[in-house]
Order: sequence, then C-alpha cells, then structure tokens
Amino acid sequence: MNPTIYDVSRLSGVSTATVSRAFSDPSRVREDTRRRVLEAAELLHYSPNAIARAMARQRTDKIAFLICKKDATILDEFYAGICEGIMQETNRSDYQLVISTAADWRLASDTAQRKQIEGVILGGNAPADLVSEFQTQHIAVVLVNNRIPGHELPCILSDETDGVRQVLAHLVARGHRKIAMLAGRFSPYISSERYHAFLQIAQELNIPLHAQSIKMCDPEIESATRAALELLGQPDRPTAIFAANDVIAAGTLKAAARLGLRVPHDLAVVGYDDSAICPLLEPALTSVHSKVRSMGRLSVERMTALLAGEPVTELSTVLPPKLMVRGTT
Amino acid sequence: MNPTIYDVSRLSGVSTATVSRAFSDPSRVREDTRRRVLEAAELLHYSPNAIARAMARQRTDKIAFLICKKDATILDEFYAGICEGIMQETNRSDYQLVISTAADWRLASDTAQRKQIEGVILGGNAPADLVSEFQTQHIAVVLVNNRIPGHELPCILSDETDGVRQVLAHLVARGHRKIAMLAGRFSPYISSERYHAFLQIAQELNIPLHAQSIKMCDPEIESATRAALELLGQPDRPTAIFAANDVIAAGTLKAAARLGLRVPHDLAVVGYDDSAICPLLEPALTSVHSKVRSMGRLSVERMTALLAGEPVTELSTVLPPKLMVRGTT
DNA sequence: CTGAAAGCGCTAACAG
DNA sequence: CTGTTAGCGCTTTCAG
Repeated sequence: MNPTIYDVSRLSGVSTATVSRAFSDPSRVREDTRRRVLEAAELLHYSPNAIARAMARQRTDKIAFLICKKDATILDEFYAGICEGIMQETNRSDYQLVISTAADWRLASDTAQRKQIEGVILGGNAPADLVSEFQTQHIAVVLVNNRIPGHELPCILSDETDGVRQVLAHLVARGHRKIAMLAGRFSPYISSERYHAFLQIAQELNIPLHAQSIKMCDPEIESATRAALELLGQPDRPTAIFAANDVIAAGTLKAAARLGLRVPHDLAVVGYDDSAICPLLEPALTSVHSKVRSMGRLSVERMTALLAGEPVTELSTVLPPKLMVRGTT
Repeated sequence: MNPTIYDVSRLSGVSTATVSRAFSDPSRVREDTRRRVLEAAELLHYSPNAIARAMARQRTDKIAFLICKKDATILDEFYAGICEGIMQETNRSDYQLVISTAADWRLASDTAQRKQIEGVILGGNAPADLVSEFQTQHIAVVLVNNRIPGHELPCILSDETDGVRQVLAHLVARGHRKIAMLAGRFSPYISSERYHAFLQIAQELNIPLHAQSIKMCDPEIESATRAALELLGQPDRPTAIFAANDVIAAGTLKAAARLGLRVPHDLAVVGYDDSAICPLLEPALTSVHSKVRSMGRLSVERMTALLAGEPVTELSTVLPPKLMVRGTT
C-alpha cells in the first residue's frame, strides 16, 4: 500500500541503502544523488516507516513523562503547562512520548517493558527507588521541578529562591515590614525550597521574623483559610502575607474577607504559580510565574541530548521566574 | 539482549509460531502447551516486542488525541481532564497515544505520516475539512465534546441541556424568577448548546425572558465583568445569573462586588465546568460538573472498538452532568 | 493443534 | 560515495 524504500530505490535508480542514507544521514550521499532520491520520494509520497526503522535500528526513540504526585488530578495546571512544553518539543522531534503517572506505571510494569522506553522525564516528587530502578535498567532519567539528594541527575528547575526574592523585594518596596508566610505541605522539594528561601531572603532584607511569622497548612482552601485566620487573628498582625501557592493565597483572601480586611489596603497578599485563578480573584492575585512550558521543552532537549550521548555540560538548568503584580499588592 | 520469541521457543520446545499464538490468541493453542510456553516466558522475563509485532502485523496500534482550539493554552482544565481519561485508558490498552494540537498537526503533516496514526480523537472545535482529510485517508475519527453537522461521526458528549436544566431548576427552587444568562463566545458547539438549552428550559419552566435576559461576552474576565455590569445595571435587574462558564461567572462575581451586591443574598450566580476555581472564589461558586475523565475514557473505548471493526451500536454517547451547589446560590 | 518459512521496511556492516 | 546483503522479532499463510 504505502510506498517503501524499494519503490524509491527503483524509481531513482539507486540502492535502498542510498535511499536510506539520503533520509537519515544526508551528508553521506552526493548532492545530486540525494536530489534524485528526494524527487523520487516526493513523487511517490514516500516517507520512511518509523516502525521498520525502529526495528532495524534496535531503538525505539520513545520517551516517557511520568508525573509523580498523589492527587487524583494528575494534570493540574502546573503539570499541564510542563506537559504542553514536553509535547511541543517531542512532536517536533522524532521521539514518541508516553505520558503516565508514576503510580499507573508501576502497576503496568509488565507492559512497561513492552513500551520500550529509552528515557524517562520525572515530574514532581519522584521516589528515589523508582529512579534507581530506571538506572539499573539503563534508562535515562531527567528530573523536572525536583531534585533528589544523593542522585546526580540532570534536572530542570525554576529558581524558587529568586521567585521569593522578587516577592519580598516587591512587598518591601510597597512599604511592608510585617510580612508573614503561609507555607504549604505539598511537594517536599518545592515546599522546602520556598520555605527556606523565605527565611533566607527575609534575613537579607532585614525583615523581622518571629515565631508567628510562618504558619503551615495543607494546600487546600479550607486548611489555608483556617491558617490565614489564625495568622490574622494575632494582636500584631502582619500587613502582608506570602502564600506558598495560589490556592493558599485564595484561602488568605477568604480569611481577609471574613475579617473585614480590605485587600490590598489593610493586607497585601502574594501567591505563587500564577495560575488561571489569579486574574479571576477579587482583587486579582499577585503571583510568581514559573516558566513551565520552557521547563517542559528543556527537559526533552536534555533528554534527547542524553540519549544522543552528548556530554552533559551542566547538570541542572534553573529558569528565572517572574513576579506578576496584580491587585492584591 | 532482551529475550526473543526464539529463546522462548527453544526453552519450551515449541515453534515460534506457537509461542506467538500463545500470546496473541491463546485460544488457538492447547491448554498445556500454552502453559509450557507461558512458564518459559516467565522464566526468561520475556515479553513480546511491540515494534516487531507492529512490523509484522502491519499495524501500529497508534492513536492520536488532537485538541482543536485557538488559545495558547491547549491543556486548560477541561481538556486536561479529558486528556487524563484518554491517557488512563490508553495506558491500560496496547495502544500508543500521540497528543497534539490540530494546528501543530497540520504544520507537521509530513511527520504525521510517519507517525502512522490509525485513529484520531478530536477534542473541541474540529474543523470539518480536517475530518474529511482523515476520512479520505481511512483514519478512524471520534469526536469529544463536539458534533459536526453533516458528518455522521461517533461522538462523546456531556448533556449540556440537562446541565442547564439542573441549573434553572435549582434557581427556581431557590425562588428565582428573574434569571439572566451571560452567554460566552467560545467553542461554537458548546456555546450554542448552552444558549439554546437556556432558551428552551426557560420556556419549559415558565421563566419570563425578554430582550435583556441574555447577554453575550468573550470568555475572558474583563469582557465578562463588563457584560455583567451592564446586565446588573438595568432598572429591573435579574436576581440570578447563569454564566456559560466559570470564568464568566467569576466576572459576574467581580461585577457584583463592585456594585455592592451581596452574593447569594442579592444575586445568585451559577457557572459551568466546575473548575478548580469554584471553591476558591468567595463565595464558592455553584457550577455544573461534566464527567470529563469518563468522556476521555469512553472516547478511547469507542476508538478501539472502531479499530477492531466492532459494529457501532450508538453513534453518540451523552453523559449526564451534575450540579455542584456551593455558596453563590 | 502445531511447525516451517516467507516476509514486514529499514539499517548497518562490509565491500567495492 | 554507493551497492550487497544479512538481519531486527514477530506474524501468518500453508502444510501437516
């Protein structure tokens, strides 16, 4: 049915080997020969059969993106963004992409073999044993939005410290001194990054911290609202709250509304992730934007480089985030 | 490196043909023979090579999910949900999934051939000519969240009319009579479904409609807010507004806040899509939940049935949505 | 019910 | 720079 390399070979009068080369390594065939091949191919509407190629080369050119998180919703806005970047980049390459959750993956470890994955991009809180498993199977690994102590792995990150710095600098510029943080218990790596960045930058900027300056909560609206209410119920309440993510910030806004505090007049609020909800909240939420799509794209670039055996120059790539100032500050 | 069918054949003492059958059509090999084969396979950690199988069978078992929409963000919450369902279901099958936008797809039409797609699931506003193109190439097509007049295609939908009915019934039960709609210009199919459902159900429930009962806007926060302000600025303003989606509902909430209207006391608001923002808004937004994950799952079920040549019993599958009642009503 | 053998379309030595 | 040729791992007639 579809034309094969033989048809092209016959029509162009060269061997199949040459046709093959003309497509996969053009530099190895003389200019005019190549043109003849390409013309014949065009005429026949030929394009190489990926399956046959994979078979012969003993490579699948298949990579996977595994999302490591517990929630029911695996494609939340953040990972959807990364996913988009990954898809864009793989679609333009010759690689195939398989997307799954780490959990589903483990369940289907038998089919996993069949899927012949050559490299895995791990998004989020990847368990160390999963990583080791891949390494023993000689499957390339790239981390996105995570870093695993003890594993020297290529990773693509957003600069959390810089993000927090932008937040605090902005708040200070707005005249705030009494700044508190609502830290969230979500992905360990990210949570701890933002938490420690807050401590560090606050010190750098001489922002006074005390026992009540930081409160923990779950990244759910109720938990966040509750925590914010406590934070704001203190005698010497903060004039600004930095929430570890946008959901927590939304909870803070709810708390402010209940206490009759006007935002940003009585209280400034900043979130993190610049999710779709930011402009929808009233007032619109100031938040830190991480370059998720770029992170996705870069992770497959790194992966393809790895698979091509290119020497890794830098292990971790860290992208600068950007503070999006809106109505809450 | 990996064990092949030959290894299993040798170890189990049967021919490769039998090993092959034992895996792909177990009924065609005698019970004990099959067991011997399976044991040998187990011992060797053998699992069939998908590439070789595809090569021999002249089938790729590869399907694509194409998202048809204009926005920069292709994986918005709605499609991310559908996508999750699709991924879940394909991961548990032997099918490969390629995800892309319709736009990217067209750009890469040359590589598209290489990708050897056997079926396409089209999400959203699929252009009719794209569909025709696939049909002439004998590529199976399934529609999700869309329906194309003039094309008799299998499609998976959420029952928009039922969703709107639940909304209006709920509002009426709450004592509302002056109900307006903020209709949005987004996906043509969905927009028009919700719009016409509103007209129809309002009539059924004897809800009085007049020229100012329905306003159009773009599905962006500013446009929605503006439209809502106009709607609420009328002398005989509505006591309830049904927004065609959650973003528009958020705009309505903003408008209410600016006008000093208290929700739900002075004004009830209902959205559509039950997105993540609903619980985060203040008050939390009542909204219609469509079973997006199921839609995704069903679309690949339908696709695999199509590809397996199973007779199509029903062309369209329509899932019932569910109204999630929250603080705004 | 099982085996022998001919491909599926392409690549990669190895020669020339 | 180009051609010959032997596979890659599995399925599938066609015989038995």
